[in-house]
Amino acid sequence: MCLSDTTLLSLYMKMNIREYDRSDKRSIYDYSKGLLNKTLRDFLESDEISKMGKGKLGQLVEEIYFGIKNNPNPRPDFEEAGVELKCTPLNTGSNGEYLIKERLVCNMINYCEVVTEDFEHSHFYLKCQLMLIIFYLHKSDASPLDLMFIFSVLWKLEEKDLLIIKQDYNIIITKIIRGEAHLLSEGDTMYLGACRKGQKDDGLVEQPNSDIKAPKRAFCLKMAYMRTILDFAKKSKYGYSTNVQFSGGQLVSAEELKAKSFEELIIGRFGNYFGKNYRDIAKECDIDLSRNPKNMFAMIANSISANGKKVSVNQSEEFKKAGLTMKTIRVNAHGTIKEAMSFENINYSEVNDCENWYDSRLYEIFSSRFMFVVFREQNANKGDYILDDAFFWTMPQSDLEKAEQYWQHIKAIIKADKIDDNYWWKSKDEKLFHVRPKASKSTDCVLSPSGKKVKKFCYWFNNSYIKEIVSKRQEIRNEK
DNA sequence: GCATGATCATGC
DNA sequence: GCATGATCATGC
Repeated sequence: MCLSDTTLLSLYMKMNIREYDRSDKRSIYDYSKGLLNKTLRDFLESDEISKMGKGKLGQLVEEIYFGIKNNPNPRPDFEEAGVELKCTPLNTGSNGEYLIKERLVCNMINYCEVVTEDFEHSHFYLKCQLMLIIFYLHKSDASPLDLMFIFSVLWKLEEKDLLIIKQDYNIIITKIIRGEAHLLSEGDTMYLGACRKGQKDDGLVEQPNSDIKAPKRAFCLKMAYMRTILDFAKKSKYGYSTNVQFSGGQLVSAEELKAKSFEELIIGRFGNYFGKNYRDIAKECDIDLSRNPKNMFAMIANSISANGKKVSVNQSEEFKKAGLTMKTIRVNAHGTIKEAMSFENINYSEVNDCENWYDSRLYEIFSSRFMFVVFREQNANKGDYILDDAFFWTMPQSDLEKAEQYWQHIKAIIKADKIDDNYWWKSKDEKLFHVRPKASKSTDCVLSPSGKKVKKFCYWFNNSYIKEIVSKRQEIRNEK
């Protein structure tokens, strides 16, 4: 507890003025709106402020604003209403827009205990199905009393989300049972992650079925999932929804998820098409190639993944919430990769203003999970590609370290005001990644941080790096 | 034959 | 009108 009993008593008396029904989720939500555009200091008398102990923001909001005591139970904070209260920070981006700062940490993983808990008895499931998520603006070194609240959302984990989260949970538990707690990674799962928790030198802990000690981890809702909640908060006037409709369409149904994992379902849809020529697949899928669209291989892969539905896979609910991206790869008959792989344009001011690699947009892109669809040419220079493979992939940690150097180099060039073809990492440098133009015309320019008109460039994977990814995948396939 | 710079079709 | 997901086209 953070506050003295007399302070709490005076706060409870104030609660009677600002009343809400703690057994009613709607009432709790409506009451939470009173926090927005305010700080906790606004709800304290000056003599109370001096009595404040140190506390975490979430705990202080519970005590000062809602008048409830912190609850370490495996039950939600507002028990009768089944609502768990979460406070989570936002950053402001270079355009002034709000960005998610952190994954939402739910509860610590005790490796030795968790292996005996099935999902339905897990702390996460018992606590977090319905959350009142209050977003505040992060300010380094500020007192928790001076943090400004921005959005309040009542977020329910719907049936489909819970099915995917249950699959995530089981992936994590299975790894721990195998004695591989030290190998856990957020890249393993879709919505629910096992994130590092605690300082670097914070000691390792024991795990079952292995003598190797593992870093402490907690269950969390991953960054991409939090971004979709924030998108909802930005768009919705009220943020009260226990059933959010997702505009991008859905790839799989709850019924399907009861039988198979999400990845199995999507990859399974490719089954009948493997080994077929792309033109034949296009005919079967009713895709018009007569105008030679530049993204025709992506159109084909999209149609198969979406089971023929008019849904853009990369905009679908599941891909958005999991931060997944589908990309196509073409392998030439002699084994080289037809084209390098492009990503977003470099937002020069974003890179210029971003101090920490882990907060950068490039880290966000490269650390997310990909689905690669591979087409392979049968005869050299004939362009007779067949559908060869489809698989999910996450960049290994060692390559992410090289990506940081890539990002630092880009940043240095922007800082030096030398945004130009001559200075970037080139494909020839063989450093996994390079920078190349991407624009509608070479005269299609943007302003640099220094106010100069400069060309648009984007992030690229080298052909040779894609080749490495494909051959490693090939080894795994051959083992099976 | 590949690296590099340039550009395009689609879909929101 | 622009972002996305790519491919095209040239010259070394």
